[in-house]
Amino acid sequence: MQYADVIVNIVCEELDRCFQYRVPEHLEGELKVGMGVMIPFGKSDRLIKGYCVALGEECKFDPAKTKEIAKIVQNDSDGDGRSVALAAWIRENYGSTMIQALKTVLPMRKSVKQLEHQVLVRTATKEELIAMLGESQRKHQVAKARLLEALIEEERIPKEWVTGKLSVASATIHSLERAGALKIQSTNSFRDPVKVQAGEERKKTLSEDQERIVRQVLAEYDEGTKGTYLIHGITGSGKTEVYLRLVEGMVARGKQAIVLIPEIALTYQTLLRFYRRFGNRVSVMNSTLSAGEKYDQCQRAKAGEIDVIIGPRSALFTPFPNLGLIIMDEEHESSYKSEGTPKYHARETAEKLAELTGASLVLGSATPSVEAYYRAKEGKYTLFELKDRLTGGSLPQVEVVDLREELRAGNRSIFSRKLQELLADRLSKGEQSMLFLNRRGYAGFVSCRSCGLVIKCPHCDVSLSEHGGKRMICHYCGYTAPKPTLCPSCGSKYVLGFKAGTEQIEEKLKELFPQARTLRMDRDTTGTKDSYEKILSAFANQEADVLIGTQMIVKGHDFPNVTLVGVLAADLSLGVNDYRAGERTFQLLTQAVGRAGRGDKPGFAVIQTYQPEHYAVVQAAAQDYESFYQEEILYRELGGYPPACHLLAVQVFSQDEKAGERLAATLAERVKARISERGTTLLGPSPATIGRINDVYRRVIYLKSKDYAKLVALKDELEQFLATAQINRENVQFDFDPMNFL
DNA sequence: AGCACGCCGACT
DNA sequence: GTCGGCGTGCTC
Repeated sequence: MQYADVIVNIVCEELDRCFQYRVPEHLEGELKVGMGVMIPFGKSDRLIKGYCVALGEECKFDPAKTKEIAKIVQNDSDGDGRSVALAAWIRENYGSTMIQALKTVLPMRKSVKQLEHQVLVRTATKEELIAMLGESQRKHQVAKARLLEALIEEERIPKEWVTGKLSVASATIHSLERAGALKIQSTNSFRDPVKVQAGEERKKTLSEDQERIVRQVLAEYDEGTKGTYLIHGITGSGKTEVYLRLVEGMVARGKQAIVLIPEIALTYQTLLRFYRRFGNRVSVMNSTLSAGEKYDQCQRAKAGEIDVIIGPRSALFTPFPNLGLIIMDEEHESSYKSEGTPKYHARETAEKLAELTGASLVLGSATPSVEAYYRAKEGKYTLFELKDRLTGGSLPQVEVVDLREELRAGNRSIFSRKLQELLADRLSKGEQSMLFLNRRGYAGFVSCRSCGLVIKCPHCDVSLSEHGGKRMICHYCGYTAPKPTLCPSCGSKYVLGFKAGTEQIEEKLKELFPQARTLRMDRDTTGTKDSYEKILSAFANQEADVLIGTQMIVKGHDFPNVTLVGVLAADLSLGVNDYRAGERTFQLLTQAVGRAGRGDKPGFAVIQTYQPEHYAVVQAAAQDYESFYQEEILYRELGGYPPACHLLAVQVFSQDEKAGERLAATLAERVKARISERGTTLLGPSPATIGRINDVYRRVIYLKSKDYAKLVALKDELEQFLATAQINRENVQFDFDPMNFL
């Protein structure tokens, strides 16, 4: 007897799990994982739709109570079939359960939050309600009366409050809805998050290069030879205009387009341009949108009310009926890789989706990821170059300063002499500067200056950071504690927090230039969502002379009056033990340098470093992507790193340190037996870089192979082992080609 | 979410 | 008694 795990297609949190059904004999062999099925559900056995998520011989439920699958749903009228197929692919290639994969792909599941956003709105007049209230009181309908009283008082009541505090059942609400007293309103009024600005976006004439890209992509689409394209275009080379034209072309062909962008806040201007061009046919998938609103966007897409969706990686799963084009802007951004489970990469998933739907895929970046460029070199992607800066302004002049040289010359300041000189010059001219510190992670840790004790989080293997002077906070688990006045180890009173990098720079800058007006932007100063925008717009309005910040300041906004960019310590992102360090540094430096000279005045950039000879620094200074790539790919090939080779990180989580160690060792043992084939190697198990977060111990095993399929096979092997050994899947996660060493 | 079941006050 | 609304809990 065969049994099937079925996930029920109902929008409700409590039903978001598997139900086991018997597979009737005539369907055995025909029913496959991922297929839609009709099943009798609940006491009334009403037929509802579900998806087969797993098949097996074992009955995990009371066999007497299990029901039989009614039939397989063949016709894909609601278009979910494609999403389920994509989920199956994600499950297979990134390692997760089918439920997790379906959850990421099907946006139908409204979360608990949705309930908060459901509001009961009065539809009858007060007089009518009072009449109904009298009627209810006469009939002793207490629940109805309670609700009516509330409704007379208040025009709009959150549904949660009614079902909770007033303890009114949903049946009662519905009966009043039928009686015409109220209506249930979800906050799905399709309100667009960005107001459409008056005035049309003026079409710009395309350069020859831009024109060629648009023509070729559309022509190949019409011929049916849809491919993947990579546009390597320097900042200001007009990639967005190309995207707009491509989308226009697709819309004219009756197709829809998905535009992926890394983070909505950073590309507000891009967003605006799409709004102006496509009006209400475009929609935004914002991270601030509630689950319910996201669901509504999907319904609009399914209904054909919109042609274009813009959003982060999850926008990929918008169920358009006729997808023709996927665009991925800033393709190299690490936010395209999912941090949750499954850890899918939007680029690869977009490729699969394009294949499933027959859409074209266009990637764009000023500093393409090594992976994408590699594929272009292999001929798998068509490469386009946009080398001219159309927005005016020239590329800034770059000078690399050797900090060792500075030290030898007796300059112990964090600002090199060149940078000091240029800062003074800009201040005197009233031009703006940006100082960029690419520090990673832990600034502001608290330590004892007397005995050297560093105060650590009791739940994680990281040090606590000073927060607001009096308290300490753990950035990983959120634990907070008051900052001790005496050292818990030696009793000394010299317990101090190390100043956050940017804060320190601001102080030193004030010492050097007391008259300079500064703005600081890092994790501490951007607590709330709009404080980020506030700081940027204050700087744009020239309310400050110098903006000091971390990664965040190098992306997005154009500041025409900025003529100087200083990178204070380029090495800080190089020293990290991570195969992507070089790539990340090159990208950051290129972006930082690109901030200078966006207006008519020429720009200047100073890169301070202890490793002026490092190729990432040299090539970023020269603004030479191709040369950087050549060196980087050589290093990746030698080291056996992606894209020349593939990596699979198997993470093991456990509350109990010893149990985690044992499980990791067992898994490694399991794999060892199977990696005799040449070209697959195993590293570890070893503790993860941060060995414990929130009292959960983490260990990691690395598997390395030139052949991605071999890693997938090993993952399958491990998944199977976990299933047969009855080990909770939540404790093991797979990460293919991880973005960071874990 | 939807549906049935059991509870409780009112009406024939 | 039984009718009907109300609240609770389960759904393979």
